Amino acid sequence: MAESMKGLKRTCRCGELSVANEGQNVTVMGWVAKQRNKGGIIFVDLRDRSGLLQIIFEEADCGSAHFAKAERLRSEFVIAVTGRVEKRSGAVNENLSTGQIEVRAREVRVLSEAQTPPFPIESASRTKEEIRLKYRYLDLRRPDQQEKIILRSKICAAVRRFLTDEGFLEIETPILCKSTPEGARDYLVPSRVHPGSFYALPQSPQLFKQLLMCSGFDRYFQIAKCFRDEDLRADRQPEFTQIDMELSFVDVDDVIDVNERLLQYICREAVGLSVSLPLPRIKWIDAMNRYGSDKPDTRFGMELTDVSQVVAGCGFGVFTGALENGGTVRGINARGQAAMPRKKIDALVDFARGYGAKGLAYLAIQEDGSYKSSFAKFMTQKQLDDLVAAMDGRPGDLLLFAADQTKIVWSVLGALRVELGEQMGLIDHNRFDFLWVVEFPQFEYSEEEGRYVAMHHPFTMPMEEDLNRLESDPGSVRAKAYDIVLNGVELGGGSVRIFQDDVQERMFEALGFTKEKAHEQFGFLLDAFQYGVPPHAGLAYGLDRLCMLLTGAESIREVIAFPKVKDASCLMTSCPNTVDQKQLEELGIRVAEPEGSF
RNA sequence: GGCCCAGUGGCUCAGUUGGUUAGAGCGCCGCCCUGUCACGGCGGAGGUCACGGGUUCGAGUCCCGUCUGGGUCGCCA
Repeated sequence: MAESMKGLKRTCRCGELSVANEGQNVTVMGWVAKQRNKGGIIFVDLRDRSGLLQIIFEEADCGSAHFAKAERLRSEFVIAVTGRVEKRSGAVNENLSTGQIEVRAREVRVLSEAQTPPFPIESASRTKEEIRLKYRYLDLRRPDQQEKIILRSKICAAVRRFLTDEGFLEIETPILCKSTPEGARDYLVPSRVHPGSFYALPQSPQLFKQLLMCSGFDRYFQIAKCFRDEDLRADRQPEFTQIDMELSFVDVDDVIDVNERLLQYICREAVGLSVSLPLPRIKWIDAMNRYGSDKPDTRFGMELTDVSQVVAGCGFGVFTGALENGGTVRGINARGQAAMPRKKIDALVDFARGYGAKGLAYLAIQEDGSYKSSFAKFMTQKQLDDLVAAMDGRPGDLLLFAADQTKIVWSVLGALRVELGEQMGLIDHNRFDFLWVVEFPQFEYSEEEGRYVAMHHPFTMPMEEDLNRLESDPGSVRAKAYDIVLNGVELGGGSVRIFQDDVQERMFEALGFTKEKAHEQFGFLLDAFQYGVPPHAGLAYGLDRLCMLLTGAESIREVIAFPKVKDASCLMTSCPNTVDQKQLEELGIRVAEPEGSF
């Protein structure tokens, strides 16, 4: 029996009241978090998105009818209370921002009753995510979950404020787009009017924002929904949000400058974190050599060391074999871990295998200076000593080595470094280490396709000094591309774009595109470039990842109001779902019968 | 597609080498309580141990398969 709120107007939110409001008559509305009935006196904790407020009911103040209603209140009822703000005559609650006051109720209305929720509506929930996501609308009532969503809103507001002040225009781009098969898998939308034809949902607004530069908008941004039909991870959802931007008449440093200040502004406005500029930069090749990763976590050391020279010609076939095949041997030094039990080392070897290593060689330097190693018998004492010296090994250290193609060695040791950094407690979780990674390779060789593919995308400008090697040695060409990394997470990336059609043609050629294919896919962009195109560059952030890191969340699901689970379905709405035959017929789609049916 | 982890009342968990009637805390229901705020007191209800098969005299426990959720590799220009 819900009551009407007719004649009532909410005067403030629960958490907005303080001793400054003492004596005022207020009307508050919200959810019953807790009812404590002492017999002749009833306390109710009222909750809304601003916080908790204690309401006190006594029959002398509100009369028997309202007191009777207060007795019936249960968790999650939605109520309206009118009363007077008073200083508490009992003890104050130090844990509550409104802990010094309470509202003495004169009237209460039950606006909506509620069933007992399937899990407790409280911060620091221990409830399985599966259940929380099924009842996401209840999960989002929990204060710590609300904080994350509110912080996300603050971040978006800060982005809009900063970029608008910097002369950026917010412009929307289409959601129904043309499919471009390069890159991630597209989500496709069938066309009713063109049976057999499909739209694709955008993986990013990339081409449109470049066209906006051609149109002269100069500085564009958008908080853009993007879609990729790939497998999910803790930091990957099939639909996600980018802070996307593009600028005309700029080069790498201009983009980095405005974005550093943007990040500084967001951190200050949204979480009160001060970030000092300029942010450090590292070249891609240095990042790989030092950290084995193009998104290094620089909150701790334990850098990789290339020991290929040191072990060349030693008796250990795994090392020399890798070198003969054009690979390298590198190691990391896990300080003070020499006593690591064999079982744990074996677990690290398995971990390394997961990243493509055939094995992991180790050498523990005992406290007495002697070595315990998986490969000691293949090397002379001098060779071992040289290796230990190269690794700056001291008694108590555990040295771990990978030998393989350099790409695999980087990936194995890069992952191992992060894993050990976590295990050894080397990571200061209160730190926020931003880092620009610059001078990415232009191309990456794809074994699968047997050709070079763009590491970033085909419109990325090569560095001028490398342009002459575009045909002769594409693997050595560096791009005017940059990524912004925070605590080992790729937050965003971008590049200076090609705006000269001769360079663009050479690029397509290097990528194995025929002229026809390039025009079929990107003709509208290439055409636009015939009509006067400004030099331009841009960048896009993963907004979800930024929110995740700034809220300390462990997955981007926590900062997305209605996320999908691992198989890209939604536990609350049960999408995707099958649709009526009639809908399919309208779209000219025939669905194959499920296996096993006739 | 591969590998790893988890699934026991509404929630979070315990459950021994396989052995009577599967326990706890919170929540829920009823009664009582005028200063509580993790309120308190008394009483109560609530479980096909995710599902299917197998081993066994006997399975929450062991084996196989499936489902669900999570992590990760591949994938993500």
